[in-house]
Amino acid sequence: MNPADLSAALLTVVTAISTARGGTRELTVDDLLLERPRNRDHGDWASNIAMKLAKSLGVSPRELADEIAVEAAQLAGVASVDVAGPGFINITLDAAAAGALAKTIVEQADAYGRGDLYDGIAINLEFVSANPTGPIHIGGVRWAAVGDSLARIFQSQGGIVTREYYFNDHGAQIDRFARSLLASFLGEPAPEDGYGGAYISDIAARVLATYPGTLERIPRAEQQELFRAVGVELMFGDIKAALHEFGVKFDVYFHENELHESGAVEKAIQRLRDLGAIYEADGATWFRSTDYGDDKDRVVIKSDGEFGYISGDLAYYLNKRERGFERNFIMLGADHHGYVKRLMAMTKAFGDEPYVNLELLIGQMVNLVRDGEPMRMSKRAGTVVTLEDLVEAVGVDAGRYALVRSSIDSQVDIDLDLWGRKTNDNPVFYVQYAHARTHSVARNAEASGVDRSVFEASLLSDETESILLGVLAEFPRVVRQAAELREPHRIARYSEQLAGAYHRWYDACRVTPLADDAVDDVHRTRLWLNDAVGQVLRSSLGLLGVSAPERM
RNA sequence: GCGCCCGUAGCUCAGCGGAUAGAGCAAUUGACUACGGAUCAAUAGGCCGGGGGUUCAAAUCCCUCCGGGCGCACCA
Repeated sequence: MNPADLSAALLTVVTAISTARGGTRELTVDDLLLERPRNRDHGDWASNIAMKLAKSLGVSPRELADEIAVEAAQLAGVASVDVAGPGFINITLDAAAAGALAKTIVEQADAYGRGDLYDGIAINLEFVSANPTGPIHIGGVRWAAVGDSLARIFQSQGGIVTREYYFNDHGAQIDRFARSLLASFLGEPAPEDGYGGAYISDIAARVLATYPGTLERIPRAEQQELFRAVGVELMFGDIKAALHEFGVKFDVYFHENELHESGAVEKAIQRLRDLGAIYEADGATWFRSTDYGDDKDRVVIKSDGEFGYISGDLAYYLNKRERGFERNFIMLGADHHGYVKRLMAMTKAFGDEPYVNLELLIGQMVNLVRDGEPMRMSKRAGTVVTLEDLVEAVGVDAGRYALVRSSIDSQVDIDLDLWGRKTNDNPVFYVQYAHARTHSVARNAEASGVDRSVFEASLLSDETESILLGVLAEFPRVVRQAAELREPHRIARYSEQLAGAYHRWYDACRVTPLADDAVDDVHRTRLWLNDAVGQVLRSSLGLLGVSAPERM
């Protein structure tokens, strides 16, 4: 018996009672979502439906709850129903009904926890998208971890997901990068608006190595062009390699240049013009975005004839829509939150629905802390903290877990000293160890002659087993909620909760009999529960892109 | 001035309008001749930034004030 079954059964009970009392509102399973009471004395599942309906039915919550409780107690698998407090209906399942879940999970394996929220829907996730003018800084790394996890979560809800990296190779920043490389090569100081740091001289040296001996003889403009073309390729290769090492694989690397060369940008502007959303002023061409909710209008063609920044975004969005993506996500840092309104205005102007066809996710800043001090970063000074630095300091698993564990709405401090520890006080190990332990327990059990020939759910009657089963039952809903709210950190928190419940169960209940004892059905049945926990921990860590080792 | 995010235990952070607000770390005290002690048990630690409001019910929603971060270009 999982909570979805119970909700459905309860729905028929409550609907009948409501109708009999003259209720007119049509109820759905969403009205009957059950919650896990914090206090074990309040049963396995609790419903607040009586408090919600009482007023409209002209009856007191307690009275209504009592009436529902009587009927609910008759449902299959329900051991008892109590009414408590202002009108909570607390349901306790019998051990067999609750325990059956363990076998279900093992049999469903990877399918347990999947849902159909985004079945068959084409979803584009654009994230990282750091310009190839330097290594990926820590803000981009946050999205590498969170975006990839979100992709996995959407996939588990049936979504057809494309991970996309927008490669901005068309702007002035690339010119600055090229001039910085050239300056390094010529032994000049970095340009005022350029980039510094060891990686610049490194890239410059590598560019030089590709054209040995000839560089000095060509004109400066050609030198700069060479540094631009080769330097960007090298930098981009480094970025791809770092992401790959981090376990993030993009399906599409989209080049902004493509939009300009294909004329897509002109076409996008023309489309706005046809919609009457374009006007000329002060020698520039403007998108009247204020008509669609923006704070101010935006320049699409500057008075010098160059395209404004938003022009590329217009074309890029239309391109994604033409490629068939119904839902498009762009993940940006807190310093880009001002983009939300203008891009939503664009969405609306094109006849799409803001916040549905296009969503912007804004992640707050990440600070890395070392020796108790935040590490100050400056791109100009070259003191960026990069993806490679993070991986080197704490490893891929801890790095990803640390970044995905907190809500993107919160600024986070990541203590490299803490997360770098290969010891117990590192949260990722708590979960990974729990997974490794499920395998260790299974190995020992099998070696002691415990097999899976019997599953008798009613034998899972210990209190720690009841709690553990309750946590396992929540997994599908947690995944669905993580998808709906675009919040992968919920999976991480859940995995810690499950790991804790498992460790406590391990402490209380043996799967392998003691030396002199015989193997019985309790051991066999517990082995199923052990395997079920291993499965769900593996699935959870999988959704986070963190490995689930069988031994540590 | 306007906008977005945050303010919860000593620290880093969870918390879907519900019951006695949680986890990890740090602190104190216990538990290995028993499946891995990378674990578990217990103790201690909170005007949920302040003040109003909505609600049967507010850490959660609304208003306001205070504090912090980040933005408000014909830059990208």
